[in-house]
Amino acid sequence: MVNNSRRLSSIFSALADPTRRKILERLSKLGQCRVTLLAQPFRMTLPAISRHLKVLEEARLIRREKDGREHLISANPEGLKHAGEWITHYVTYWEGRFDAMDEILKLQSPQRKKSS
Amino acid sequence: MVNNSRRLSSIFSALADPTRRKILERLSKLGQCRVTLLAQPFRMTLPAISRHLKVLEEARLIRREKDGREHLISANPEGLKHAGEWITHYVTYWEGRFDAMDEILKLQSPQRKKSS
DNA sequence: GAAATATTTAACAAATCACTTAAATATCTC
DNA sequence: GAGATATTTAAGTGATTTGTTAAATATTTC
Repeated sequence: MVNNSRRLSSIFSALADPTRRKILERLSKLGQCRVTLLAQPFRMTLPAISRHLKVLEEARLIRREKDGREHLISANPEGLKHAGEWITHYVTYWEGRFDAMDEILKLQSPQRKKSS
Repeated sequence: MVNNSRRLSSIFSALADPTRRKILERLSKLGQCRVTLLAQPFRMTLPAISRHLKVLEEARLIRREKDGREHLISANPEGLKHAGEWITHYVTYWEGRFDAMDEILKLQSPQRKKSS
C-alpha cells in the first residue's frame, strides 16, 4: 500500500506527457516494434524518444526485448490496469456517495426536478 | 480528440503527485470540506496545499464553492472518469490484441486444452 | 473600524523535466 | 577489422514544479 504510491506516481507522470501517450497509442496500432519505427512520426530527436521510452519502461507501461542491436518495444497492459483500478475505485466511491446524496435530496424535496 | 490531449495531460499530471492523490482520497472520506480541514494531516504549509488545490481545480478533479471566507472543496468525478475512459480504452485494446495472440498460440500447440 | 480568521498571491530557491547536440556502445555486414 | 546501423548515455539549457516565508485579500466578529 505504502510503496504502491510511488508506482502510481511513476505511472501517472508517465501518462502526463502527450508524446508518451502517443507512443502508447502507436504501440497499440503497431504491436511490438523497434524504436526507430516507433519514433518515426515524432518531430523530435531519437535521444528524446529514448528518454521517453525509459520513463515508460520504468513505469512498467512498456516492455523491452533486445534482438541484436534492435530494441523491440511492446505495451504492458498491467501497468495501465493498475492506474485504471485506482481511478475506478475513486470514481465508484464518489459516484456512490453522490448517488446517496441524490437520494437524500430527492427525499427532502420530492418536487424538485432532475437537473443533470 | 485533439484538444482532449491537453485535458488528459492536466489530469494525469495532477494525479502524478502523491499529496494530490491523498487530497482526493481524503475528499472521498470527508465529502465537501473546507481547505484548512482538508490540509490538516499534511506536513506542509497552507500555501503549498492551496497550490495543489489549484492544480486539481484546473484539471477539474475538484470543485470549489465559496461560502464567505471559507472555500468548500468537493470531488468532481467527471474528471477522473475522463482519464479512466482513456485508460480503459487502451487496456481493452491491448488485452484484445493479446487474447488474439493467445488464440494463435493455442492453435499452434494443440496439446494445450482450449478454455472458454 | 480594528483584530482575528480563512485563504490566496508573490517572490524566491532547489529539484526535476524535456529537449538539444555530441559522443559512446553494441551489433551487423563486407 | 572498418564502416554502417540502432540505440543509449552525457552534458548542457531553458521551462516547470514543489516547496518555503512574507504579504495581500476577503470576511467575520467585537
